[in-house]
Amino acid sequence: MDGKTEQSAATNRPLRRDAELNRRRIIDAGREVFAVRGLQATLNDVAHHAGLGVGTVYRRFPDKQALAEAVFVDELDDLAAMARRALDDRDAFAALAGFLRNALARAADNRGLRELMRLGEFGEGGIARARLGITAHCARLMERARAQGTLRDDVTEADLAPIVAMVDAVMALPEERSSAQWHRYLEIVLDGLRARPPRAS
Amino acid sequence: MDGKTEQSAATNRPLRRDAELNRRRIIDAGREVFAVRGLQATLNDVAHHAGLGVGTVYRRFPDKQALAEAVFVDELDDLAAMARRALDDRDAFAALAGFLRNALARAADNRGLRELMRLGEFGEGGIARARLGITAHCARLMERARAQGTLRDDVTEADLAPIVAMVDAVMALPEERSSAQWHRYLEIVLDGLRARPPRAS
DNA sequence: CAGAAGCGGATATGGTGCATCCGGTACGTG
DNA sequence: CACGTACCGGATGCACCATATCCGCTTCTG
Repeated sequence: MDGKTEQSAATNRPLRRDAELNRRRIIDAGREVFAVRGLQATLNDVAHHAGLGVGTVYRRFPDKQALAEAVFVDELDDLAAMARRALDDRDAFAALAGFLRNALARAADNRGLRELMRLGEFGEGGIARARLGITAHCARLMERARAQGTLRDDVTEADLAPIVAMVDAVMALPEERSSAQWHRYLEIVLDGLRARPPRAS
Repeated sequence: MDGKTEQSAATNRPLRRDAELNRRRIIDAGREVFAVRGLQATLNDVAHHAGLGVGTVYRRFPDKQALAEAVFVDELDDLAAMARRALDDRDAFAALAGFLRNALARAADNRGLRELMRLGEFGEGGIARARLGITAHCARLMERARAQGTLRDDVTEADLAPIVAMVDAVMALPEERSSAQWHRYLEIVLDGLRARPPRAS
């Protein structure tokens, strides 16, 4: 998007055609590798997976963080926009629940993205910005849902991290069966956060 | 207890008095270090924390696994016994819930123990045995609770790992506040697993 | 007091990730 | 087509880390 974190911000000359192509290849490879191996994957891994030399990768992205930024900002901005749109919904709780379902569904098959959601650090680039946006929107949603009497009133923004962490933990389980069951557990937790409504069953 | 995993099983001569004392020191240090730093702590760490040389530790325990065994078998056997006792309870669901509350409370301030509960591997020593016992007892409890109509009938033994993983994830959160909230989340999850009873509230 | 048992911790070993450097390749402009 | 330049490759050096050993010295015990 901005190229701020790649290379030196000064050299803004357009890349040679083949170089640009390789840049794309690197980002694509990064997306795939980070998705399955997580952020601890090596830039060497990425290079190899892209069918390129290590040097090529390091020339374009000074370190792993820069590449991760290029790979994940779009995705995270997307989630942030999603959270933003959720604010338009009348029913704040439903909107929050919907957002969590969608966001976590994206994270489900992307280990790197999950790690990014958890890690509080990770620089101050677009990723941190997007994360802040997401949590801010969610905080507003929770506030409203509380006001609307659909969210338990002892549930606050501080509960967001635990919720995500829990579902993430299920997704990270080694057993195939278990990790596919995250939907169930998300629903259980959401149910637990819901203010006890007049229940009929 | 058995000394099976320490040293060579052959040399079963009693230790010199000071050596035995140091062995205790090592185990105690191991307990403390593993509790706060987790199983990834180094035997060097443990030695240093015990105020002993590295060699002393390696002489007594060939590797980290052996020490971890010595440190944690008792604890795990204890949990297994606890699970066993839970089987005596009339109300299977309540017994299961109680066991989980107690067991997880012990794990809360012991990172090493938590890792041990998660890791499916970890040899075939007393630890694996205790783990198997625990899960077996829990499986029986769940089976009964299902039969008693207090546990949702789509909940099986396979849900045990996810439950533990979720609570563990909350306990592992960096924020002080969040990690202290694991009780709440355990209750939420337990509530979600409970078969919908005729609720009066 | 002799000699066996135990101790300490500097150090060798092997493994891992990161990042560079430079001889060679491919582009694209004149 | 030819030449300069941007770019590529990946072997290689570096730094760090946990593990495990070895052997001169100390402490115990009979």
